Amino acid sequence: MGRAPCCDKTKVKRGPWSPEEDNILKNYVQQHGTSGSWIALPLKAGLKRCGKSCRLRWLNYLRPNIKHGGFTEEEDNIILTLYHNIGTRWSVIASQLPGRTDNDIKNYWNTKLKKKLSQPPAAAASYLHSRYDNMLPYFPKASQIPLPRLMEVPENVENGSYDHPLFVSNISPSISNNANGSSSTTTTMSWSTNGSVEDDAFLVDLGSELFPYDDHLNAFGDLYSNLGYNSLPNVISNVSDEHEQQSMMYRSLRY
DNA sequence: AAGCTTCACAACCGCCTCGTA
DNA sequence: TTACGAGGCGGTTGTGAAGCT
Repeated sequence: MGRAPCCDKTKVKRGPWSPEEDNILKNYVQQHGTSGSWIALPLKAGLKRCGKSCRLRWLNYLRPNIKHGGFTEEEDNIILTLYHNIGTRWSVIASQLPGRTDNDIKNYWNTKLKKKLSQPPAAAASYLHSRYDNMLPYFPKASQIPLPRLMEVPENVENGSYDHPLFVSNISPSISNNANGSSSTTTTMSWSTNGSVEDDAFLVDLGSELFPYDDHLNAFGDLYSNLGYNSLPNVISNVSDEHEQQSMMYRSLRY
């Protein structure tokens, strides 16, 4: 026996919303809010709709500051990167894109981005490089993974005496060939709190924010260019901790 | 112009989570 | 601790518009 439906579907209207229904719902929510119950709202507002349908209509279409269509390159970047990191958690992805809804992003992914990324490797690479040369690593706010940030070496730092920054001791990429002929690059970055300024280590500041913004990303780009790489990594795939030295793995775009 | 196919996106379905009694 | 209901979410479907033959 299945779960009881949230409303009597024989007594509620279904399908597309009319402008009149939109007005009723919009006016009611703006004046009274949801009163803590979407289920009870249609009755109070005078709508012959399921409460869930009202909630969805409001969240995805009627609430203020909703944006539809016209995704920017930056939004593409964020969606692609987060999808790579966390999969189909559309609500989390939407939380990083002001004005966008999970439904909108899901539709956009299913109709546009997914198709572009399923193109043959050469075409996909061309598309990615043309669109995402400035791809930046975004991560969900809930992530516990700190992002390293380059900083100037304070004068008083001597062999790890400074307790907050870390010393990057190694960045090593490795390329693996996939069965379908494409390849992927995995880069491991290692650091410790006991580095030395003199031994060509890089000093990074973990900072306190969990969500990286431009300053983090620019700094990380600097770090990479200093090492002779010309593309930014975009995915943190693993974090390990062994012998006081930590490693973070980044995987570059498939190409 | 008509019929068919593809695309875009709104809306629904049903499962899962969480708060509360 | 358990049961229940509402909200949240991701997957899927329905439908109108646009494009193609």
